[in-house]
Amino acid sequence: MKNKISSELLKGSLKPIILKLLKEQGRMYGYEITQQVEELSKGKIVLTYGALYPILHKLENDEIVITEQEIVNNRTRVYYKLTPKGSEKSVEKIREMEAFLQTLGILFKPSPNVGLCNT
Amino acid sequence: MKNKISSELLKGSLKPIILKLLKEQGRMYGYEITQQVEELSKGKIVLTYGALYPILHKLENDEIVITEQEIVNNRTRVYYKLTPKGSEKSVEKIREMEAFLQTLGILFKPSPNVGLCNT
DNA sequence: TTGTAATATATAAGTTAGTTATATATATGA
DNA sequence: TCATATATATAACTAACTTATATATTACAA
Repeated sequence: MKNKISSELLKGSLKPIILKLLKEQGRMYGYEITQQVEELSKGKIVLTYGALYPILHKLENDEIVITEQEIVNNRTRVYYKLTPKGSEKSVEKIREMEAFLQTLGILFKPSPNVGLCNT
Repeated sequence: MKNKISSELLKGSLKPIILKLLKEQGRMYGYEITQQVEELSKGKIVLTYGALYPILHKLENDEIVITEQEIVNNRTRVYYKLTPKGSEKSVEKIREMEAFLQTLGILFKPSPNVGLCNT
């Protein structure tokens, strides 16, 4: 379980992933986000800092998130959390991602006799 | 069922989609590919010609596909099919896409008590 | 004690996969 | 005759990344 997912495929998914995490966890800092993404994806998704911080800055600029700075262990930590507007946007992006996954699922899983069910 | 999937999310998925179709259908021409993608995705994925043809030309240049030209109804049609090398590459790309979908599925579907089963 | 890895953020330069716009040409039906 | 469908092609642009670099503290091992 080590093969990373290629960055071409991941392109466009990073922002939704970040919004989803913020939606679920409420308050996170950048470094924490990269660690969680790596852990949750079992190492298959690695968010580089060169991608992460520009995305976070843009989200702040667009008033999707607000920041709080804290000094922890003498190091600066910037916490991000969704604004009300950002929370709505987040729901939208998550729905869009789910539609994307469902649609690609149809295209890539033509295996018959397999469906979703409650267990 | 009309909302198109955003091009940001789709970025990187178009090539795998094309390879998957060629793998399944054997021989297709460009216009046909766009129609099938639109139909299979219920209108949610629209492959523009500005994206399609450069991808097909690159696949040919990389010897992933070979072409056959035919005149149908006085119009030129360029058929594409996978080379043996392309067929291998295709399997690889399809596996990668499946891993991608599975991983994003984990991140975006934390709903419990729902699993895959045979019907 | 010295150096490496982990923690933490930031940004500039380059790549590339797409979009948008445009071009060409035939067939079909209103 | 005029719009729509069929069919391919490419040039110019955009944006989301990668790669590389920079800075600074903490923790741990040789």
